[in-house]
Amino acid sequence: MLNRTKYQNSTRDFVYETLRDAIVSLELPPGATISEKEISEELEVSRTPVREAFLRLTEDELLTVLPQRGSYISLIDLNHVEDARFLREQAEAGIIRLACESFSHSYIEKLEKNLKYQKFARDNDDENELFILDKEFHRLIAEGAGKTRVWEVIQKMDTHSNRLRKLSLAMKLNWKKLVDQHKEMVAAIKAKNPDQAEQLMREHLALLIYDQKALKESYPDYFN
Amino acid sequence: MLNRTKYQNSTRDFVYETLRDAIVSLELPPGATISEKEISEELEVSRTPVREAFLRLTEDELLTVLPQRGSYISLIDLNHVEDARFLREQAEAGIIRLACESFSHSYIEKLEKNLKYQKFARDNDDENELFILDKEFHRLIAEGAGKTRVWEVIQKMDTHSNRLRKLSLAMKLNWKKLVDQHKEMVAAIKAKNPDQAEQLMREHLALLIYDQKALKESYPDYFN
DNA sequence: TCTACCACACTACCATGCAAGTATGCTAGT
DNA sequence: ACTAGCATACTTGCATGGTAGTGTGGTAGA
Repeated sequence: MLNRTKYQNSTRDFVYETLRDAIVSLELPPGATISEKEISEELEVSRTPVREAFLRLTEDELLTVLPQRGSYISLIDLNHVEDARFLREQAEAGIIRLACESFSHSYIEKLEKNLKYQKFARDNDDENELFILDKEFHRLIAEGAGKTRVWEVIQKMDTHSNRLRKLSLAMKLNWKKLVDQHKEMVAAIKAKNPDQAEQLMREHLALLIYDQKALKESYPDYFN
Repeated sequence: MLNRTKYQNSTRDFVYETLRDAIVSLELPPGATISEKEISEELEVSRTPVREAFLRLTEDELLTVLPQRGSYISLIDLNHVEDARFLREQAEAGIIRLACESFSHSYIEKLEKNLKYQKFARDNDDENELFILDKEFHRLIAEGAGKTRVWEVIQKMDTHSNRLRKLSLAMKLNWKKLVDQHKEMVAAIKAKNPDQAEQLMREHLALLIYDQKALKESYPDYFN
């Protein structure tokens, strides 16, 4: 677990972020039981901020609390994953249409710079870096279209998918296609062609429908 | 304020729902200051569940907490309102397309029954009932399309708009058009015409861009 | 009269104790 | 040996006291 001093923020945020990262990274796997007391001792804080972090995690549907019985890391619900993906597809389809209308030159440049790094990371099989660049790519489009807040809301819903993504080792196979799609999207935005841009975005996000069946068979305890 | 005994749930939920209703109904107006102690005394509970309710309200962006200084009801941010409307438009556009593919006969019947009541309420100038029926209409489409959860997420983001709606007395003028649009949407779903249905939904939700400028001038203290 | 400073009254944050419900394992009775 | 029941050790929910930071009003000094 991380050290508290890294955070200038409240103890509550420290506990929340620590647990959230541990859950999304599967360090705390779905189904694992944790208690307020246990965490408060591990992180050397009192039960109050832990309890408040638990509440937020419950709202994020990352933690399930059974009163007077115990708490456990929520199992991955593939229906929730698909709902989040669906909402993300609708939102980003609308956002990229806006981008075709309103994108400034400086954001085009930012996207192209990001693309260069994506290609470099792809050629070096640097999956972690590609994951970060992919996230940044989508964030840039939203920011350039003036919809940063919408993107953040979507991100928050997407934590379940992030756990699934972590589980998926087969992702690597998609990276080439993914970078190519990004490239085409930038071209569509530059050409101010909203129909094509939307189409590309929808196809792109459909890729996120991983081989869920196989994952569920490999890790049956992680799903419900 | 409501009586606690109405709730079988936790004290925390009682406080949260009580405050949430008070905020959305503008009983607690934007900018009003409240404190944990004050609310705990009014509702006759301890500070802990109040504090936990405050946390949830902060996540909903209905409450702003300044550590060691105080808390106040968040001002209405028109940018947030538009972001929520935008996301809702994208989501419901996608949902109604799904509805055109997958709607069962029983849901068509539910929509038509709802429509009848809408017409009745409109002819009787019953705005409150129309508000409820409108909400139910959209919920039914989402439910019939298998996207109930997506609809609920959107609803949660929509609290800012709800406050604005409460403020808007001019809404009545739109009711006739609104019911007509609903009627056309049902027809498009029955005809399984997704393009037309989506178009109708987008026009419909664009109506929610109220006369914000006038409202902001009438209630300058409520906005930021 | 004006200003600098300090005491005080507030706030939210965190620590901790108690209450109430639940699961579990041991013991006593058959 | 087996089972019913109780003591006990958990859990989270709620109450409350202390802490540290912030704003304010009054007072003392110029």
